[in-house]
Amino acid sequence: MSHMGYGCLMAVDREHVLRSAAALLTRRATATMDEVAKAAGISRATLHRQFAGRDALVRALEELGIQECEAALDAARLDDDTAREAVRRLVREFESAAGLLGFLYTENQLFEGEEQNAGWARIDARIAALFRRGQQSGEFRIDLTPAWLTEALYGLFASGAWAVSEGRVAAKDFQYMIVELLLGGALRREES
Amino acid sequence: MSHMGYGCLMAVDREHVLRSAAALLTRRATATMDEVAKAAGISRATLHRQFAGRDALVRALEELGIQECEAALDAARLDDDTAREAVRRLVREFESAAGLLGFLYTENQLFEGEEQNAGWARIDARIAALFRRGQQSGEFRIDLTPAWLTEALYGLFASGAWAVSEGRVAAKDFQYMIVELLLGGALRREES
DNA sequence: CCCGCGTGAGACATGTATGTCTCATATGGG
DNA sequence: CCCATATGAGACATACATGTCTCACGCGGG
Repeated sequence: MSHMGYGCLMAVDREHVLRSAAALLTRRATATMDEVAKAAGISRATLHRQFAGRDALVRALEELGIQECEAALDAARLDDDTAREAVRRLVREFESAAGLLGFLYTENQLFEGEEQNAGWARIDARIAALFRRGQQSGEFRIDLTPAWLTEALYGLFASGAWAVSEGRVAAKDFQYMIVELLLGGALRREES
Repeated sequence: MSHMGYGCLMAVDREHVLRSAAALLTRRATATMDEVAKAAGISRATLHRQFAGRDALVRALEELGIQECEAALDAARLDDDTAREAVRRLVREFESAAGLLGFLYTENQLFEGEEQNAGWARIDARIAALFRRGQQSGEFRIDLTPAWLTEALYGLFASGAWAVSEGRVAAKDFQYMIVELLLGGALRREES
């Protein structure tokens, strides 16, 4: 009876394992597969049955991160309103994914050799397009390239998440600090 | 004749090894001790004679990074001029150290357990003091805390260095992009 | 010329994370 | 009630970086 594929009793749900792994690896990027398994409340054997290895797990987390980003981008409705309002929504929607993103961001530097997942290029393109729209509408400065503004946003997310986890910035100020610094730099001077 | 301590033939010079290691680890944070040795043009044995282990090497690199930062801070003369000019000088002086800083920044997250080197706190304090001076002089906004501005500067350095190494930003624009984005956010609106 | 010192090369042991396997168990469905 | 299936526990081999050691070589000084 292999026709069911999913349903049935299906003990561990992949989703929960991924969430636990994301939460743990966000804090300790070097956590062991054993620790990941414990964090998810399953045995290392079962973890390994679902993800062929640490590599596969990280790739799956990457997929998850990409999905969350694209969902956040959808929810932020980047084409509506003024560009700066869209940026605010973007930061708001991204906050919950900031931790995972930070992990993947540094983890990607270790994949150096291989080509990176095409999903990131799509996400980069959507965010860069938002900044470009803002430039064309006259809201944003044109001397800072959309590509750089995109990278800078990532960097601010990373340091923001880090600062919060270190207690140097209050969690409730996370969005405000990032948006205000980024927009203040991206908006033209004669801005409200 | 142990009274010389340094001079003599003293084959490998510690400085050169550190520089090579910094250059390599900046690109590939997971490089092997063997690769580090090869990059420095010495054998693993000799490398190990100078630095008791990978840990010791990273600590030494941390010391080097701290020294470079403090030298950059001195050279930037943070107390002179307007705060924004001081920030420009700061970014300029920091550029050459950006790669090493990026490596140490992510590496520090792995030390999570142990207390971090007091040097970083000193550096943080000096930079935060600059932002605070700018706030008190009325140049900078007061709704973004000095601590956050400091962290944000680190984040922008990291993403800037990364973007340059990935070819998304031209190396010659590195300083400009960072300074303009940061200052645009830190300066009050009615700014030149 | 000989000796000492630092180096390079490599063998060897170690620790650790990982991948793989087996087996007992429990749970749920037929 | 019995069986299938997935899980948990643990043993086991492997790969790899690391730490340690020995030994031969070369260079410079006495």
